[in-house]
Amino acid sequence: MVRRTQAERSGTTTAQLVAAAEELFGRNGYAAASLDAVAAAAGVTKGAAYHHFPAGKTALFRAVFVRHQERLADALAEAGAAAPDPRAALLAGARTFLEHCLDPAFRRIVLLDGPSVLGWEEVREIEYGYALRVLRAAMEDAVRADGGTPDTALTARCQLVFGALCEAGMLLARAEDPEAVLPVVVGEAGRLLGA
Amino acid sequence: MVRRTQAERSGTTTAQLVAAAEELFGRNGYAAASLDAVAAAAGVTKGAAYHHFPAGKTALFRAVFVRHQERLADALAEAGAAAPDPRAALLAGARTFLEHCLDPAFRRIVLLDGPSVLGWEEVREIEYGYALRVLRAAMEDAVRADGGTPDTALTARCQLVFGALCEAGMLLARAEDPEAVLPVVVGEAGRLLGA
DNA sequence: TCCGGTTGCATACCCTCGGTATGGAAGTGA
DNA sequence: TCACTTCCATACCGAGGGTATGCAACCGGA
Repeated sequence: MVRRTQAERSGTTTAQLVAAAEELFGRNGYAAASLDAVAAAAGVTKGAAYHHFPAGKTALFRAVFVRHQERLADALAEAGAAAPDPRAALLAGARTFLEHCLDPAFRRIVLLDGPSVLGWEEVREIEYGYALRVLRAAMEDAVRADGGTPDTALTARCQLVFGALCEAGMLLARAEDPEAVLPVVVGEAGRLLGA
Repeated sequence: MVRRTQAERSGTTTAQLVAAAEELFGRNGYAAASLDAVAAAAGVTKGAAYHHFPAGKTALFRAVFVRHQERLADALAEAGAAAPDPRAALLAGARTFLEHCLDPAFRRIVLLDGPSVLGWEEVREIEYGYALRVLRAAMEDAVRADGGTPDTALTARCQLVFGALCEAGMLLARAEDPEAVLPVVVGEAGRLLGA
């Protein structure tokens, strides 16, 4: 191995750590995956994990959670940009979110373990920087396109819609044929968005 | 202590166990409360806990979860029966649910830890026997009162509304003055129910 | 190029906690 | 009274999160 800079060493190990954590947390859940197992899967030991994530296991989980949010927000922004009008953008975003929910790892991390491990408050705070920000902006656009003016209750409404979408995602995953049920759920979501 | 029958001994200890578990799980969450602590708070030891709940800690949590559901379902039924018409019953039920969400222990057990500990599937299965059953019946009544006929999508719609209500409950708790925000959230929930 | 200081990480250890095994006391039916 | 079951405490085990220590790899200046 050639001489590597500290930033390189640190960067690769943290990346491997987060990747391994995403894999194990996503597969069996937060509680079932031990830190030793995550570190071993990353090719290091627990010492390295605590060096880069002094706050411990929850900090590692938080990094994984943020990673999922980043990918989701990117996909949402892309879907919204491709839509012809604000209302279509909303529906496309809902569909994109539900498609992400088809991934068991996404559901485990974002919908199931997230609130329990990080607390509801922190989870929503993080999401306000990613998916929820996109959703809120899309709803504002839709309201303006309908000739209305965004009011203070819009934030609450945005959040309720988000809750419904999360539930829809879980419902979708429970179905025996998710692909077939997706249009139905998207339709119901669209009905809710007509408020 | 006079001579007590086995059923009495068993009944009192399980009741104390569940009561202590409800207290500790509700206060600090499932992971933070150890089984030893719960048993000690109930005045017994871990041996008694495993005797009455062979499946261990999760079984005890499940009992606490079901207890909360029973109380909630009772309150919902009561609120619905007192309402003049199906639509008012729906709104009253939503309000009742949100009032329950003002209790931090309820939020921890039912909304936060429940899905993570028991799994989303089992949680919703239990809730279908309590709160979700009441909600669904109320929505059917409301649809019929509007001259419509309940269709297959009603189950999905019921679930989406429930998701929105859960999110509303958390949102409500986060507010600095929950009592003042309650009407606003109830109004938004009513808007969603108008679908 | 050398060399104190810092960073990256492994090894060894402690402690809490969920779960199991065992023994004995309290109740039960005959 | 006496076998038998139920109830529950005590003692123990292993896994896992977190900490302490020590060494090797980098860094920055003389």
